[in-house]
Amino acid sequence: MYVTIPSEVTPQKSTNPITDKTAQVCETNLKTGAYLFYEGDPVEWLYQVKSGVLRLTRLLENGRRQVIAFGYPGDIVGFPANGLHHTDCDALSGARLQPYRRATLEKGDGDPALHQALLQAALREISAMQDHFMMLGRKSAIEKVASFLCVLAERVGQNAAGETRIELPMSRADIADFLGLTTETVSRTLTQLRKSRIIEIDNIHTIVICRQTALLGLSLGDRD
Amino acid sequence: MYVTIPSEVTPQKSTNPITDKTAQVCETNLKTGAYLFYEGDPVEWLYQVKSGVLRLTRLLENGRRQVIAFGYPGDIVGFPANGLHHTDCDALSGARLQPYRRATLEKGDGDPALHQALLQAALREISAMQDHFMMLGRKSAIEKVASFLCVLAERVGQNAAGETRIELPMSRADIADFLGLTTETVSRTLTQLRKSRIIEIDNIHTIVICRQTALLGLSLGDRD
DNA sequence: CGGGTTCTTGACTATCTTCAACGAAAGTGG
DNA sequence: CCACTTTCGTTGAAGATAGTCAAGAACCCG
Repeated sequence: MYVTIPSEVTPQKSTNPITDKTAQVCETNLKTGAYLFYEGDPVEWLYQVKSGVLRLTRLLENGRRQVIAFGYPGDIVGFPANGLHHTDCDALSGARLQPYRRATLEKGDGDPALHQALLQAALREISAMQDHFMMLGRKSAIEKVASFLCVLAERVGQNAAGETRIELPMSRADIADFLGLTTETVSRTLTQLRKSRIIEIDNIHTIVICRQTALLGLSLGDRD
Repeated sequence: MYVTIPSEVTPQKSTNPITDKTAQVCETNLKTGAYLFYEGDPVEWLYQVKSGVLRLTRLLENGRRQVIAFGYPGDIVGFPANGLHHTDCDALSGARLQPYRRATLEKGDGDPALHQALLQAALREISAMQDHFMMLGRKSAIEKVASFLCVLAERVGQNAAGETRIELPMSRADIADFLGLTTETVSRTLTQLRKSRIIEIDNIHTIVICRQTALLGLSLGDRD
């Protein structure tokens, strides 16, 4: 999942239900904290997240880290580049995964429809990443955090009584490394949103969005 | 072209010579400043840059701009997402382009080898963009500018007498919007590199790298 | 319950942006 | 071809935003 520019125009549910016709053989399970693959591993499988949340990360030699993406249900992870994985991937919460052979993407072996679907997923990935460029390069801390919450709300928010509740299985450090901030700034920004009565912090990993419109405004750069 | 983390390990020349066997019919020419496509246009063709430099940009409603990538010879631009272009694309200098039908990428019509090549290009694109995330999210101004110059030097630098000369067909504003900085910061950073005798600014659009190793060090975050 | 981690908050600092001015380069029209 | 205009690049000063360092609070896990 990338943080795209949230908009009222709900984009096509990215929970693209890849050919359910395909026999759902071998589903894979991944426990919290377990790694699915590491940077540099040869790619054998791609995975569609069925449940749970994955984390894709990359390390810079000096210890700096970038969270490349979070893998939410519907997302496909593990696209190869020159046959290799180029991120680490582990589970933030226990996950069920549907594996697809790398050859299905690259050669179209056997299942042309699935080949199609995986290819389209890769192309959508490119577009989503471009959105994230805007985020990293051109948004302020509050815009980043507001965008992040908006996108999560749209994708996995639970609506109730005009409020949207979202679970954050990742740490503040993960959010920071995803948005190009520090944990302190993420924390302060959330506090600021809480004090403006735009969100409530139910517990560290549960946030309630009280004023979605205000949050959307902030994410787009309207002055407070 | 994305600014990846430069390294001594020369990555496989990304000037991937897509099947020269393919009859090089209809090459397209694009004059300086002319647009190849706009965001939202339906995609009919992908293009491989043969010569010249393209600029891919995206606009945020409030006028903020992100340069998504520069298209250098060897690069392929125009990958569709849901059939549409998601950036504007124009030429920074007169360019020759080899067009490929969108269907060749998406359906493999006619030429399976070409389908393969385009698919692999898309996958490499994903990886390159992930590198750029590190850049935008986790690097300081000087690291960004140094990385940018290093990558350009490696890809299109002209070596002579231990010095590398690079042409910058783009404006300072373009560089800034690519790196997530302001024009002033780019300008100041270049001046700083010049005063440290790491580069010379021959003229506004020509830079000579005098101390490549020092520049590489800066790009990786070594303290001056 | 206790120890370690994660999160929050504060004070201070650095980096980068903003605003402004000026010079250089490039485009335009006589 | 030259004067004029406009754009682009550089530089300075001031300010804002986010980072760093440090301490305490909340949370988690055995």
